[in-house]
Amino acid sequence: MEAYLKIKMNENLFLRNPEETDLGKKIIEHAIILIHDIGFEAFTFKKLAQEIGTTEAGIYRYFENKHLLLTFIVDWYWSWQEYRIALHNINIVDPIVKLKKAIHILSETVVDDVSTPYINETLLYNIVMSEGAKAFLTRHINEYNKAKLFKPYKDLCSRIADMIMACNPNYSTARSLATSVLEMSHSLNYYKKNLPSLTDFKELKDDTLVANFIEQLVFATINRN
Amino acid sequence: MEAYLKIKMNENLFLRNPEETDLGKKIIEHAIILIHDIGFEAFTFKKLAQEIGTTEAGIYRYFENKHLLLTFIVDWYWSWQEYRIALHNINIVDPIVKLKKAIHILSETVVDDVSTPYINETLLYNIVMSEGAKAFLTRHINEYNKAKLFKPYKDLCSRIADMIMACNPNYSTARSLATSVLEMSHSLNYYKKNLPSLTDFKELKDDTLVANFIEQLVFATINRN
DNA sequence: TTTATAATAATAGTAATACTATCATTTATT
DNA sequence: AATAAATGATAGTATTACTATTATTATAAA
Repeated sequence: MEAYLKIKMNENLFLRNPEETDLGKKIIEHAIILIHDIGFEAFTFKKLAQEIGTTEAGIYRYFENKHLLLTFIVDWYWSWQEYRIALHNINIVDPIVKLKKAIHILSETVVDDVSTPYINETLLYNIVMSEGAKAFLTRHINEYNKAKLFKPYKDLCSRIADMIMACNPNYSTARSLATSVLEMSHSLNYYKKNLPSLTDFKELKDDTLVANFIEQLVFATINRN
Repeated sequence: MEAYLKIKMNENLFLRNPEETDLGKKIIEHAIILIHDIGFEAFTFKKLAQEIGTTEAGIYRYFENKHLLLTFIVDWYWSWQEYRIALHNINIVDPIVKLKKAIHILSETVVDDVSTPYINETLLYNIVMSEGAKAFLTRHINEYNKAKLFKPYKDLCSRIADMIMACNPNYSTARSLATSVLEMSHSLNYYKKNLPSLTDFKELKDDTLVANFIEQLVFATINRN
């Protein structure tokens, strides 16, 4: 059996849905590779067009600008993480086990998901770690928020908050804690890699260090109340 | 008595020290105002030059590019926060009170510091909240790190980590927790303002909500071990 | 007080970026 | 076979992120 994962994306992200044409899929695939390789600032539609043998104007037919393309792939990433968490929690009853699993999924390096042919999740994970915040830190935040462009992140935050509440219904700031988990899971990995003195983690290859730190922090916090 | 605060800045940040000339001070003063008004992406040296009645080339004599100017003011901000924390902790002995005070200083809205004539701390606080991460999320992170451009942030992180250790010498991941405190203090305030559903804080004006959340999280975490 | 020197102003120029517009051609659909 | 939709090719524009040059003014040393 071969099964493919298709995530429905918000229509406000694009002018033409990239997941419905060959060119569109190529745009997503190579945008991820190129942003990963040269960084979001240096990334331009012209360079991307050259990579995939089309023209700048061709890409502009799909995306209004490069920031919305970044938002598209970041949104995709958060939706995919929510899906993964749901998948891994099937048949698990204990809310503590569920929450721990979610924390580990969010904080540990991902491997490529074969059910998504034109998306390399390992590269995408690295992009979100080092550029993901830029999707939120925009002057257009209100406009984007009205257009529901942050829904995947908010949905994931809600899901984590629900898990927290399931562990302790009396804990009153579950959303803030959920948001903190999401932020820490990437920023601590980014610092571990780039500015390790901001963390306590010397074993670069040990993937569980950040996850264990967050796990311990979360359970200490919610069991206090 | 009139006393002025002067923070010594890393020489790798600039070509000519802006704090030593009138034009330089104007550059800093109006860069903060302009970045606050239009955002870092829309901010250009040309616009800044127009604001202060000089030319683009004039500003390039002080700063190599706008990213280094941002790094300058962000570095200044973190140095200033470290100074404030030190100041407010004078004569306090209890490490718990010290740490709590630091958390509140970091998480609550700042008021303008009159001992720094050409820097508006309130605007600067807002810039660091909404653009500060961009100083760290750069392709040049290794190069910048070697040039010690992240020293103010790292120093502050160390100081908070020391405070955590003073509260509980057995807690093993004080640096990661300190970094998390710094990140949360801004990101939660940013979300509280812009995407409040990612937090639990509805009272926009209540400044202690984020601080109390972090305080509770930190002490629960370090008292667990 | 002249002289050197350092800082600034004025102007010009360039390659790259972030788009928009037009029209011809290919591919898919009815 | 006709029609529409998607793509390719090309051109053009305003702005950005710089660099370079030369003239002018302010400051400080001789």
